[in-house]
Amino acid sequence: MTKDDLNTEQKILEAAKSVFIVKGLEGARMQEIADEAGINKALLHYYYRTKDKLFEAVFREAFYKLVPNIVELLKTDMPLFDKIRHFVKTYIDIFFENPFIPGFVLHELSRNPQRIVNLISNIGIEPKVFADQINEEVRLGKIKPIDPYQLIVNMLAMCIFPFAATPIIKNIIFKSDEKSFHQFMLERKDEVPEFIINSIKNE
Amino acid sequence: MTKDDLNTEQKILEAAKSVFIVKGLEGARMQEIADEAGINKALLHYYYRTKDKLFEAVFREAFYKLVPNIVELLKTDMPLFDKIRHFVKTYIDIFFENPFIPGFVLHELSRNPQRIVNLISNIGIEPKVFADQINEEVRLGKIKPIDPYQLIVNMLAMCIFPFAATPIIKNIIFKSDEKSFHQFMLERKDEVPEFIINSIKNE
DNA sequence: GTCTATATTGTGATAGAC
DNA sequence: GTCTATCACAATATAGAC
Repeated sequence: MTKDDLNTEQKILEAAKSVFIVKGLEGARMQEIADEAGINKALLHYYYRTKDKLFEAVFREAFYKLVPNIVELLKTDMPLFDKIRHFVKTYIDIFFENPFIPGFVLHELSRNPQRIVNLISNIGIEPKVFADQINEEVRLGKIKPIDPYQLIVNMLAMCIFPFAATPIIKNIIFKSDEKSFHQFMLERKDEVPEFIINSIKNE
Repeated sequence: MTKDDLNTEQKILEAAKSVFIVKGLEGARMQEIADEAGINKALLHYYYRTKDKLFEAVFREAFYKLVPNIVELLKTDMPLFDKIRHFVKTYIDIFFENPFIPGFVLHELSRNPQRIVNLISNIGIEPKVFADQINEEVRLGKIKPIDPYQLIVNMLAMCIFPFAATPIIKNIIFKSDEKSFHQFMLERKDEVPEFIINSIKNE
């Protein structure tokens, strides 16, 4: 299904995604979105009255990609180590498909933290179930003592950060060599879970 | 030394920092910077001809805070584990002082990756010395086998990410409770180094 | 060096024909 | 629904007096 098969409203949303996610709310231009969608500015306002409304639609989708869905995985009854491996791999795969999402969402959230509250009230993000599982494993002596939220944040950090910091890593470490950078990022799907598990497992 | 003791050029730069770092290049307004500096717009252009020039001055300082200096520490001959502890604590302390720096630099770099090249050509950032030290420790069997660059990126991720993602962490995990969030971030100065060392040390 | 006033351009949004 | 033309205002930048 190519872009021409979409109806106008969908075409606009797709164009808006591609522009907003790279340039941000304030960096994006309605003209550029119109060009990208192959229509004119007036039509943008016909479907989405204002720039802000169009942005909201884009942001919501991006945020859902970054945070929930994947969070569901943390509630299953999979064994802890398997869950960590699965979570990290799935998450990193999402960013391979959408490499600009992390930087986009982080930036727009820090520009307008209130948006988070609005988004989260609809959806129930609840890391407590996963935290409980970690605490239980600690209690049973299966893993080393650790604050579950420290572990969760570390996990998120190692998944998300490299995509938000892509230019700096690519340039400084890999001297702009696209191929070895890509290889490096691929390897993280295995390296990161092992790094985490090594840190918490008891001998 | 209060703000009034600074000369005009310094006052402008301080004002520009405080505005650009929170709002970004495209979100910042020259009027707001002028107000913050206690002068008018015309004077901004007298000292720094354009918004872009003023931004460059701010960005350079912020980037230097995020990346070098601290990198020097990685070249000393301190033992590896001490070095990791020292690096993480110092780095996190910098962000406690400048919590908006991570998000600002990451965003502006991804908006304009070329800037990195310009900045780095002046300064020599060389992670290889630290990578060599890690490789040597692996060879001696003192730590588990690991790609040094994976380790470095993990370390940076765990230091930088929580500051770039502050609103999301604060809201979702700590339900906007400022105090327990702050405590959590403080604890990372000890938790993160131990997390890393636990992962790589050989029994 | 510093100000007020103004020029100039960019950009979101609307009117109105088809 | 879609277009062209245009409005209205915001924002960077400059001119020129003091």
